[in-house]
Amino acid sequence: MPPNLKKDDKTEKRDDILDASATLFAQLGFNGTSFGAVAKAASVTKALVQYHFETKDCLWRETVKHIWNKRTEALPHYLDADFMSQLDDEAQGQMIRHLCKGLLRFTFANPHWVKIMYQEAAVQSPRLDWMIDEFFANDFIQGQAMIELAQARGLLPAVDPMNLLHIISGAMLHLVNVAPITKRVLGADPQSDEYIDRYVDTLISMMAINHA
Amino acid sequence: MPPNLKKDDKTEKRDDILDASATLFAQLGFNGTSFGAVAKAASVTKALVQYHFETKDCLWRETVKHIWNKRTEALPHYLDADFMSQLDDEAQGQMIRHLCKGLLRFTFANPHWVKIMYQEAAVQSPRLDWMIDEFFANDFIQGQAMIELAQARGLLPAVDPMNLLHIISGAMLHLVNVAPITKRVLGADPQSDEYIDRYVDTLISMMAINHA
DNA sequence: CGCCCCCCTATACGATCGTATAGCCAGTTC
DNA sequence: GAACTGGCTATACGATCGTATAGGGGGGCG
Repeated sequence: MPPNLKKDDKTEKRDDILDASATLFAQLGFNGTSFGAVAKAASVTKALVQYHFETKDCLWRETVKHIWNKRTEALPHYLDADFMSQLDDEAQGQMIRHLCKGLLRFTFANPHWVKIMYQEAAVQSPRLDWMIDEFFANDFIQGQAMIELAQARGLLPAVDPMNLLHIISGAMLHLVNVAPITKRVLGADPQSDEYIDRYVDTLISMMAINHA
Repeated sequence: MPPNLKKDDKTEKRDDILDASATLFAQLGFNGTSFGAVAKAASVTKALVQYHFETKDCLWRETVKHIWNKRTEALPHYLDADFMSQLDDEAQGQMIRHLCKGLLRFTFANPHWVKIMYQEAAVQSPRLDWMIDEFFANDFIQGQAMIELAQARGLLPAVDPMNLLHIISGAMLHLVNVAPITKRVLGADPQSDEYIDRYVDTLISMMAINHA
């Protein structure tokens, strides 16, 4: 074994396992993912997976944490800095458009958290309870605050903020979730920039915004 | 054994199995559902399940067919007959509202097909291909036709029909899918009539419709 | 040098998975 | 009444599941 790696390799292999399990959990769900499959996908031993994560539930929780960490560190990269810089002139009207497109591109690039959310939300379970306390409760608060901020600036229609949050996020996430179906039925790839642009343009133009 | 049942019992037990497997497949997914669990849920022997459905894939396909049959037979019940009866006066403006609320109530009452759709859409697989050819391709066509019909009557904004279909259905299905989360975070039950009414009212009022 | 700690491996346990086969029994047919 | 059919059961196979345990081997510290 090469001696130039000692402390780095520890977390390195652990992260390899988490990357592999993230993909498997997102695609196949909790029950469809096994220690053996994760080990094979990460090119490590099955026993090593269980060494780092004693239980399957433990592996699942750490995987979800890992996914959410990557989400919070990757999200700002898709929402460029002009989010707050150009809040004076008519470019303000384009802010929501840019925001939606960035969110959509981000979700297409990082769909793991959405897949897992929809899978675990199907039935009430201790895993769902854990995700709610750990992530979703906060997401609701921040999402509603963002909606209300946009409404105060006249960028979104003045309707119930929580309902509007669900409508918009539902419209966005649905496009990502049924993308494989859409691609096969329509022949067009919803993940492409052109499709995203048209989709968001449709969403913006159908909303009644008081252009004050 | 009671002699008054001979031919009825055949399909009766088969349907019991399909009802049970529908719930399990919707909640736990393909990998999370087993012959044994289905048998226990249907109060029959595991061997009987395999007798009626030779393979697990066969059981899954028949279950999805069963779910879709119940969908097509239950859907008109939620969309009352005034769908076409009152298409002249101002009640026309309420048509989309009634339609959305009926669809939402129906989806909350029959969420199995949505859960399965979202689970199988996560990754490309022969099961997803089968569902697309069997159901989704048709759903896309009918959905788009319905949108275009409503647009022609000025009931929906004149934007891209397929995008609008995804936006509206996404907003509706998302409410159903994250209902367990919403219920726990907000304390309100999205399945209740009051919540549905407010949600649809928000959706309608935020859309820019040319009131000709 | 010797000890311990930590990453990692080898191997095995009981349970459950999907699948396969042989057979029981009521009812129909000839 | 003998032969047959179809709904259903009992039982078993190999594979894989999640989990558990004992040990190897190299670096850090005394």
